[in-house]
Amino acid sequence: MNKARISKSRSRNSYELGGTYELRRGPWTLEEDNLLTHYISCNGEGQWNLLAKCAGLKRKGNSCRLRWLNYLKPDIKRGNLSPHEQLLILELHSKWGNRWSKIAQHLPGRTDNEIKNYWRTRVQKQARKLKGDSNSNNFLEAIRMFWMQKMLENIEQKIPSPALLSSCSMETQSFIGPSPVISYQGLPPSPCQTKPGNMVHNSDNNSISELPESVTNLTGGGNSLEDNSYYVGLPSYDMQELERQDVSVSGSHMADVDWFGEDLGGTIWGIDELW
DNA sequence: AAAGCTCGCAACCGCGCCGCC
DNA sequence: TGGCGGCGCGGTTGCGAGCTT
Repeated sequence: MNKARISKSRSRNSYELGGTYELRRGPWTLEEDNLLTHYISCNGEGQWNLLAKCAGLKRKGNSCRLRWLNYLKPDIKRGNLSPHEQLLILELHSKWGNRWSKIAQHLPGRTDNEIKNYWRTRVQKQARKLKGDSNSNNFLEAIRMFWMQKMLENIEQKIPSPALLSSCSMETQSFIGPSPVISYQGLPPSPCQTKPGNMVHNSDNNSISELPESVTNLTGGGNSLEDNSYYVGLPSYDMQELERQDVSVSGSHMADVDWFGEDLGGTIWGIDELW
C-alpha cells in the first residue's frame, strides 16, 4: 500500500489515486450499498481492494470493508444498546481497555465502531462532566462503584429476575463486588446495593445486618455468588460521610474531583436512559 | 423564526502486524 | 530478508439532526 500515491483532492467526496483513478468518499449511496451487498452475497468477503474494483465501486477496499462490517452485514443489530449490553461494555472495558474489537466479539451484532462511539459519546461525556479523565482510576472507580451498580439495579427493575446476577459473567459479579455498601441515611439500600453474603448496611446506626431471604434471592442467592465470602467484612461507607470527608477508596484518592458531590448526583445518577 | 450549539454516529485516517514473493 | 500489499484496529473527523437561546 503506497500511501504517498494517495492524495486527497479538493473535493470532499472524492480523491485521486495516481492522478487518474478517482475514488469516492463520504456517505455511501443506496446504489453503492446494493453493489457491495450483491457482490458479497455472490462472492463472499475478503480481498477488499480487489472486491472494490470487481464490484465496480470507486471506493478504497478498507472503506468497503467498514461499510459492510459496520452497516450492511445482515446480522448487525441496530438501535440503542440494552442495559445488559451497556453493563457488559463497562465490564469488558474495565478488563481490556480500548480493545473495541475484542469487546465487540462479546456483543453479538454490535460492532467495534458502535461500542467505541457509545464509550466516547456517553461514558466520556460523563467523565468530562465530572471534570475527569475517562481513563483515570478515579473515574473507573466511580463507574465501578455507582454506574454499574445502578445499571444492575435498573435492569433488575425492568426485568425482575432472581437470576439477574447470575446472568452477568463472573467477571462482572466480582468486578462490582468489592464496592463498599452504600446507602443514603433513612433510605433502604436497593437490592443491588446489597451484597452477596446477605449483608446490608444500615446507615442509621452504622451497622451491618442480614438481609431477608426474599432480598437475598434478588441479589443472586443460590448461584455461585452465595459462596463468595469476598464481600463479607468489606468496609461500609456512608454517602454523606464520604461527601464530608476526604476519602480514599481502594487506593484511589477521591478528593481531587468532586466524585461524590453535585456533579455525580447530576450526571451519572441522572443518565436518562438508565433511570 | 432563525442562528448557534450540541450530540450521535458514519466514515475516514494512520499505524502496525502479518503473509507472500 | 526486505519490500509490498492486505487487513484490522484504535483514534479522529465531519455532518446532519435535534436542541437551545
